[in-house]
Amino acid sequence: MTKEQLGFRALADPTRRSILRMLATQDMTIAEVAENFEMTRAAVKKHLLILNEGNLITVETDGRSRRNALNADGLKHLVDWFSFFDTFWDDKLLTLKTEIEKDVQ
Amino acid sequence: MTKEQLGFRALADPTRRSILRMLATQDMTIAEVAENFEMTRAAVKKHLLILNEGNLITVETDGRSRRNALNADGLKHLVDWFSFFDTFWDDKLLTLKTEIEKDVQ
DNA sequence: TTGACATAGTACCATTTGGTTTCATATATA
DNA sequence: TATATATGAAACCAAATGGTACTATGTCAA
Repeated sequence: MTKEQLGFRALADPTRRSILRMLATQDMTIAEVAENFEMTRAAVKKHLLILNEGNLITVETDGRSRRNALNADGLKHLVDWFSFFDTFWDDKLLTLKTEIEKDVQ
Repeated sequence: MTKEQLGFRALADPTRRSILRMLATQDMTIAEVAENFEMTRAAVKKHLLILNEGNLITVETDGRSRRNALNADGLKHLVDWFSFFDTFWDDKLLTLKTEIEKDVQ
Protein backbone atom coordinates (compact mmCIF):
# COMPACT_ATOMS: atom_id res chain seq x y z
CA MET A 1 0.00 0.00 0.00
CA THR A 2 1.21 3.51 -0.75
CA LYS A 3 1.81 6.03 2.04
CA GLU A 4 -1.16 8.01 0.78
CA GLN A 5 -3.41 4.98 0.88
CA LEU A 6 -2.28 4.07 4.41
CA GLY A 7 -3.04 7.62 5.50
CA PHE A 8 -6.53 7.85 4.02
CA ARG A 9 -7.34 4.37 5.22
CA ALA A 10 -6.38 5.45 8.74
CA LEU A 11 -8.75 8.43 8.54
CA ALA A 12 -11.66 6.31 7.36
CA ASP A 13 -12.70 5.23 10.85
CA PRO A 14 -14.46 7.60 13.29
CA THR A 15 -12.71 6.11 16.33
CA ARG A 16 -9.34 6.80 14.76
CA ARG A 17 -10.24 10.38 13.84
CA SER A 18 -11.41 10.84 17.42
CA ILE A 19 -8.10 9.49 18.73
CA LEU A 20 -6.21 11.96 16.56
CA ARG A 21 -8.14 14.85 18.07
CA MET A 22 -7.38 13.58 21.56
CA LEU A 23 -3.70 13.31 20.80
CA ALA A 24 -3.72 16.89 19.54
CA THR A 25 -4.27 17.91 23.15
CA GLN A 26 -1.74 15.59 24.78
CA ASP A 27 0.30 12.46 24.18
CA MET A 28 -1.31 9.35 25.63
CA THR A 29 -0.59 5.70 26.41
CA ILE A 30 -2.75 2.95 24.97
CA ALA A 31 -4.55 2.56 28.27
CA GLU A 32 -5.25 6.28 28.50
CA VAL A 33 -6.71 6.36 25.00
CA ALA A 34 -8.76 3.25 25.74
CA GLU A 35 -10.36 4.88 28.80
CA ASN A 36 -12.20 7.19 26.40
CA PHE A 37 -13.88 4.43 24.41
CA GLU A 38 -16.26 1.63 25.15
CA MET A 39 -14.11 -1.02 23.58
CA THR A 40 -11.28 -3.23 24.71
CA ARG A 41 -7.69 -2.08 24.93
CA ALA A 42 -6.84 -4.62 22.22
CA ALA A 43 -9.23 -2.92 19.81
CA VAL A 44 -7.78 0.50 20.60
CA LYS A 45 -4.30 -0.87 20.10
CA LYS A 46 -5.29 -2.03 16.61
CA HIS A 47 -6.52 1.46 15.79
CA LEU A 48 -3.26 2.95 17.06
CA LEU A 49 -1.34 0.52 14.87
CA ILE A 50 -3.27 1.60 11.79
CA LEU A 51 -2.75 5.27 12.70
CA ASN A 52 0.95 4.55 13.04
CA GLU A 53 1.07 2.75 9.68
CA GLY A 54 -0.66 5.78 8.21
CA ASN A 55 2.13 7.93 9.60
CA LEU A 56 -0.40 9.96 11.56
CA ILE A 57 1.04 9.20 14.99
CA THR A 58 4.44 8.35 16.40
CA VAL A 59 4.90 5.72 19.07
CA GLU A 60 7.70 5.78 21.59
CA THR A 61 8.41 3.04 24.12
CA ASP A 62 9.00 4.32 27.63
CA GLY A 63 9.68 1.50 30.07
CA ARG A 64 6.62 -0.69 30.22
CA SER A 65 4.35 1.92 28.62
CA ARG A 66 4.20 3.52 25.18
CA ARG A 67 3.50 7.12 24.41
CA ASN A 68 1.41 7.81 21.32
CA ALA A 69 1.78 11.27 19.82
CA LEU A 70 0.23 13.09 16.89
CA ASN A 71 2.47 13.29 13.82
CA ALA A 72 1.98 16.67 12.17
CA ASP A 73 3.97 15.71 9.07
CA GLY A 74 1.69 12.81 8.20
CA LEU A 75 -1.42 14.92 8.60
CA LYS A 76 0.02 17.71 6.48
CA HIS A 77 0.83 15.24 3.73
CA LEU A 78 -2.83 14.30 3.52
CA VAL A 79 -3.92 17.94 3.50
CA ASP A 80 -1.57 18.42 0.58
CA TRP A 81 -3.46 15.79 -1.40
CA PHE A 82 -6.41 18.17 -1.57
CA SER A 83 -4.31 20.92 -3.08
CA PHE A 84 -4.61 19.09 -6.40
CA PHE A 85 -8.12 20.49 -6.56
CA ASP A 86 -7.11 24.09 -5.99
CA THR A 87 -7.31 24.84 -9.69
CA PHE A 88 -10.75 23.25 -9.85
CA TRP A 89 -11.95 25.42 -7.02
CA ASP A 90 -10.52 28.51 -8.64
CA ASP A 91 -12.29 27.62 -11.89
CA LYS A 92 -15.57 27.20 -10.07
CA LEU A 93 -15.14 30.54 -8.38
CA LEU A 94 -14.37 32.12 -11.74
CA THR A 95 -17.49 30.54 -13.23
CA LEU A 96 -19.53 31.84 -10.32
CA LYS A 97 -18.06 35.30 -10.76
CA THR A 98 -18.92 35.27 -14.47
CA GLU A 99 -22.49 34.19 -13.72
CA ILE A 100 -22.89 36.97 -11.19
CA GLU A 101 -21.60 39.53 -13.67
CA LYS A 102 -24.08 38.27 -16.24
CA ASP A 103 -26.87 38.73 -13.69
CA VAL A 104 -25.75 42.25 -12.97
CA GLN A 105 -25.84 43.23 -16.61
CA MET B 1 -23.41 7.46 9.15
CA THR B 2 -22.51 11.11 9.57
CA LYS B 3 -21.72 13.30 6.56
CA GLU B 4 -18.12 13.44 7.70
CA GLN B 5 -17.89 9.67 7.92
CA LEU B 6 -19.45 9.23 4.48
CA GLY B 7 -16.88 11.66 3.09
CA PHE B 8 -13.81 10.06 4.63
CA ARG B 9 -15.10 6.61 3.76
CA ALA B 10 -15.38 7.73 0.13
CA LEU B 11 -11.77 8.92 0.13
CA ALA B 12 -10.44 5.67 1.59
CA ASP B 13 -10.28 3.89 -1.76
CA PRO B 14 -7.57 4.65 -4.36
CA THR B 15 -9.94 4.10 -7.30
CA ARG B 16 -12.33 6.67 -5.89
CA ARG B 17 -9.57 9.23 -5.28
CA SER B 18 -8.45 8.63 -8.85
CA ILE B 19 -12.00 9.21 -10.11
CA LEU B 20 -12.15 12.51 -8.24
CA ARG B 21 -8.98 13.70 -9.96
CA MET B 22 -10.43 12.74 -13.35
CA LEU B 23 -13.62 14.63 -12.65
CA ALA B 24 -11.59 17.69 -11.73
CA THR B 25 -10.65 17.89 -15.41
CA GLN B 26 -14.09 17.22 -16.88
CA ASP B 27 -17.50 15.83 -16.06
CA MET B 28 -17.92 12.21 -17.16
CA THR B 29 -20.55 9.54 -17.63
CA ILE B 30 -20.24 6.20 -15.86
CA ALA B 31 -19.04 4.56 -19.07
CA GLU B 32 -16.40 7.24 -19.61
CA VAL B 33 -15.06 6.81 -16.09
CA ALA B 34 -15.09 3.03 -16.48
CA GLU B 35 -12.92 3.23 -19.63
CA ASN B 36 -10.07 4.34 -17.41
CA PHE B 37 -10.12 1.31 -15.12
CA GLU B 38 -9.67 -2.39 -15.56
CA MET B 39 -12.87 -3.27 -13.79
CA THR B 40 -16.49 -3.67 -14.79
CA ARG B 41 -18.86 -0.76 -15.21
CA ALA B 42 -20.90 -2.15 -12.31
CA ALA B 43 -17.90 -1.83 -9.99
CA VAL B 44 -17.26 1.76 -11.14
CA LYS B 45 -20.91 2.56 -10.62
CA LYS B 46 -20.63 1.39 -7.01
CA HIS B 47 -17.66 3.68 -6.50
CA LEU B 48 -19.58 6.60 -7.97
CA LEU B 49 -22.48 5.84 -5.64
CA ILE B 50 -20.18 5.96 -2.62
CA LEU B 51 -18.63 9.20 -3.87
CA ASN B 52 -22.12 10.62 -4.23
CA GLU B 53 -23.12 9.50 -0.75
CA GLY B 54 -19.96 11.19 0.49
CA ASN B 55 -21.14 14.40 -1.16
CA LEU B 56 -17.96 14.50 -3.25
CA ILE B 57 -19.69 14.36 -6.62
CA THR B 58 -23.01 15.41 -8.04
CA VAL B 59 -24.94 13.25 -10.48
CA GLU B 60 -27.29 14.61 -13.08
CA THR B 61 -29.45 12.51 -15.38
CA ASP B 62 -29.33 13.58 -19.02
CA GLY B 63 -31.51 11.39 -21.21
CA ARG B 64 -30.18 7.86 -21.03
CA SER B 65 -26.83 8.90 -19.59
CA ARG B 66 -25.73 10.45 -16.33
CA ARG B 67 -23.12 13.13 -15.86
CA ASN B 68 -20.92 12.83 -12.79
CA ALA B 69 -19.28 16.05 -11.64
CA LEU B 70 -16.91 16.96 -8.84
CA ASN B 71 -18.58 18.66 -5.87
CA ALA B 72 -16.25 21.33 -4.54
CA ASP B 73 -18.34 21.92 -1.43
CA GLY B 74 -18.04 18.35 -0.22
CA LEU B 75 -14.29 18.34 -0.73
CA LYS B 76 -13.89 21.63 1.07
CA HIS B 77 -15.85 20.30 4.01
CA LEU B 78 -13.32 17.51 4.42
CA VAL B 79 -10.40 19.91 4.13
CA ASP B 80 -12.02 21.89 6.93
CA TRP B 81 -11.82 18.85 9.20
CA PHE B 82 -8.05 19.20 9.23
CA SER B 83 -8.22 22.79 10.42
CA PHE B 84 -8.90 21.42 13.90
CA PHE B 85 -5.19 20.65 14.04
CA ASP B 86 -4.06 24.14 13.09
CA THR B 87 -3.34 24.97 16.73
CA PHE B 88 -1.35 21.77 17.12
CA TRP B 89 0.74 22.66 14.10
CA ASP B 90 1.34 26.15 15.39
CA ASP B 91 2.46 24.71 18.74
CA LYS B 92 4.86 22.36 17.01
CA LEU B 93 6.30 25.18 14.95
CA LEU B 94 6.71 27.24 18.11
CA THR B 95 8.50 24.35 19.81
CA LEU B 96 10.75 23.97 16.79
CA LYS B 97 11.49 27.69 16.82
CA THR B 98 12.36 27.53 20.53
CA GLU B 99 14.66 24.57 19.96
CA ILE B 100 16.44 26.36 17.13
CA GLU B 101 16.93 29.42 19.28
CA LYS B 102 18.42 27.24 22.01
CA ASP B 103 20.82 25.79 19.47
CA VAL B 104 21.86 29.21 18.27
CA GLN B 105 22.67 30.40 21.78
C1' DT C 1 11.91 -12.65 43.62
C1' DT C 2 7.40 -12.32 43.41
C1' DG C 3 3.48 -9.94 41.93
C1' DA C 4 1.17 -6.34 39.58
C1' DC C 5 1.01 -3.58 35.57
C1' DA C 6 1.28 -2.19 30.54
C1' DT C 7 1.53 -3.87 26.36
C1' DA C 8 2.12 -7.72 22.57
C1' DG C 9 0.28 -11.43 20.04
C1' DT C 10 -2.81 -14.91 18.35
C1' DA C 11 -7.12 -17.08 17.23
C1' DC C 12 -11.56 -16.30 16.17
C1' DC C 13 -16.08 -14.05 14.62
C1' DA C 14 -19.53 -10.95 12.18
C1' DT C 15 -19.93 -7.36 9.04
C1' DT C 16 -18.37 -4.46 5.35
C1' DT C 17 -16.05 -3.81 1.12
C1' DG C 18 -14.72 -4.28 -3.62
C1' DG C 19 -15.41 -6.95 -7.11
C1' DT C 20 -18.04 -10.15 -10.49
C1' DT C 21 -22.07 -11.95 -13.26
C1' DT C 22 -26.61 -11.76 -14.88
C1' DC C 23 -30.74 -9.70 -15.92
C1' DA C 24 -33.93 -5.60 -16.19
C1' DT C 25 -35.24 -0.93 -17.47
C1' DA C 26 -35.23 3.33 -19.97
C1' DT C 27 -34.03 6.12 -23.99
C1' DA C 28 -32.19 7.39 -28.60
C1' DT C 29 -32.31 6.26 -33.27
C1' DA C 30 -32.57 3.69 -37.85
C1' DT D 1 -41.39 -0.46 -34.09
C1' DA D 2 -37.14 -2.78 -33.52
C1' DT D 3 -32.57 -2.31 -31.97
C1' DA D 4 -28.59 -0.59 -29.90
C1' DT D 5 -27.05 2.10 -25.99
C1' DA D 6 -26.57 3.67 -21.08
C1' DT D 7 -27.60 2.71 -16.77
C1' DG D 8 -30.00 0.16 -12.61
C1' DA D 9 -30.29 -3.69 -9.56
C1' DA D 10 -29.75 -8.04 -7.35
C1' DA D 11 -27.26 -12.20 -6.06
C1' DC D 12 -23.06 -13.84 -4.99
C1' DC D 13 -17.98 -14.28 -3.50
C1' DA D 14 -13.30 -13.45 -1.41
C1' DA D 15 -10.81 -10.49 1.34
C1' DA D 16 -10.40 -6.77 4.62
C1' DT D 17 -12.15 -4.58 8.78
C1' DG D 18 -13.47 -3.88 13.57
C1' DG D 19 -14.24 -6.17 17.28
C1' DT D 20 -13.71 -9.98 21.14
C1' DA D 21 -11.26 -13.29 24.29
C1' DC D 22 -7.33 -15.41 25.89
C1' DT D 23 -2.52 -15.96 26.56
C1' DA D 24 2.38 -14.36 26.62
C1' DT D 25 6.04 -11.11 27.48
C1' DG D 26 8.57 -7.47 29.54
C1' DT D 27 9.18 -4.11 33.39
C1' DC D 28 8.58 -1.70 37.74
C1' DA D 29 8.38 -2.00 42.72
C1' DA D 30 7.73 -4.01 47.37
